[in-house]
Amino acid sequence: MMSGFEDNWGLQAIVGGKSFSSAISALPIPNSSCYSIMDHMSEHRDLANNFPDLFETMFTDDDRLEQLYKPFYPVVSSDSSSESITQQVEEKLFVEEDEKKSNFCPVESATTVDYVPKYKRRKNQQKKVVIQVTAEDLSSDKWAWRKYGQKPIKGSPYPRSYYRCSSSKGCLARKQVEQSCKDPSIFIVTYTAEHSHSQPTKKNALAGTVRHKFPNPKTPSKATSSSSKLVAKAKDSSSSVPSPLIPSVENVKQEMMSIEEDDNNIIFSGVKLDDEFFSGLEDLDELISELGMGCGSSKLFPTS
DNA sequence: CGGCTTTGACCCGCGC
DNA sequence: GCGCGGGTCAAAGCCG
Ligand SMILES: [Zn+2]
Repeated sequence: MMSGFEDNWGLQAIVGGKSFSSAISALPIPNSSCYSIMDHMSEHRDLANNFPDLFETMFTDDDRLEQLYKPFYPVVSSDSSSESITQQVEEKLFVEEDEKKSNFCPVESATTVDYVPKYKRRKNQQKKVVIQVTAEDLSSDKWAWRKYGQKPIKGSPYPRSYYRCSSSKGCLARKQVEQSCKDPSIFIVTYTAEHSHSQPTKKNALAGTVRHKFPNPKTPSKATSSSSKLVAKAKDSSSSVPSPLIPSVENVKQEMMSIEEDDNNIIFSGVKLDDEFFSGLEDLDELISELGMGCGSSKLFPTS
């Protein structure tokens, strides 16, 4: 507790970023005992998925991504003298394959609920991709995320937001957004897992919007316009009062490039067979549902 | 009316 | 064993 800011995010991140850059630039990795090209490919693929506009030039459809390895700076305006914006990418292969719901047996409603362990092992965290971006880049994320939590972080005045992919339930992709305590203009984004589906063709317009209008039933002597609006809205929606919404954070949604990457699947050696299979099923199901050709006989995937 | 945000409670790993 | 800190759940509210 006395070590209030021992975490010193900034320092750590910068150090990590430097090491990362050097490692990338010095490819092949000198001490590539643990890391492999495939791993870095996956990392970059994730990043490319998250920020396609930034990576589309780098990643076309070529498999030999290793040639393109170079320190990349997403937002860094070229004129920025200091490399304040660096990226740190670290991943940890998560070897242990726990049984999630991959072993989907025919769900018998009569049977007991199959208790799936909600809280999985968090010590050996899965693959994580940590990057540092600015607000503009933060809005350039093409995926649709749904916030499911927010907690204050020890040692940082800013809370950390937890997002989850809103495309499908089966997608395990997650995202954490935290504001750098040192530089408030920098956001530390942590991506965990990866999407088990392709980029959503229809971006959710609601995702990403920040609305901070806590209901606050008791108005504490600060008669704000929001409260009046709240009351009006809650009580009588018919009397729609033009609400003076506060231009706090506008989500700049740029048009999607609609880059239909051929999705050269990254096949890990043997692992993730079930997961891949599952994702395939899910994708197929999604496709079917989208096409609206859900044949009655296709009860193959009882995905509710 | 559906989906998203908000927010407190809950859970779990880990250090002491 | 207990407390802390981080990650997640789920009810309630908000918004298009
Ligand atoms: Zn997803």
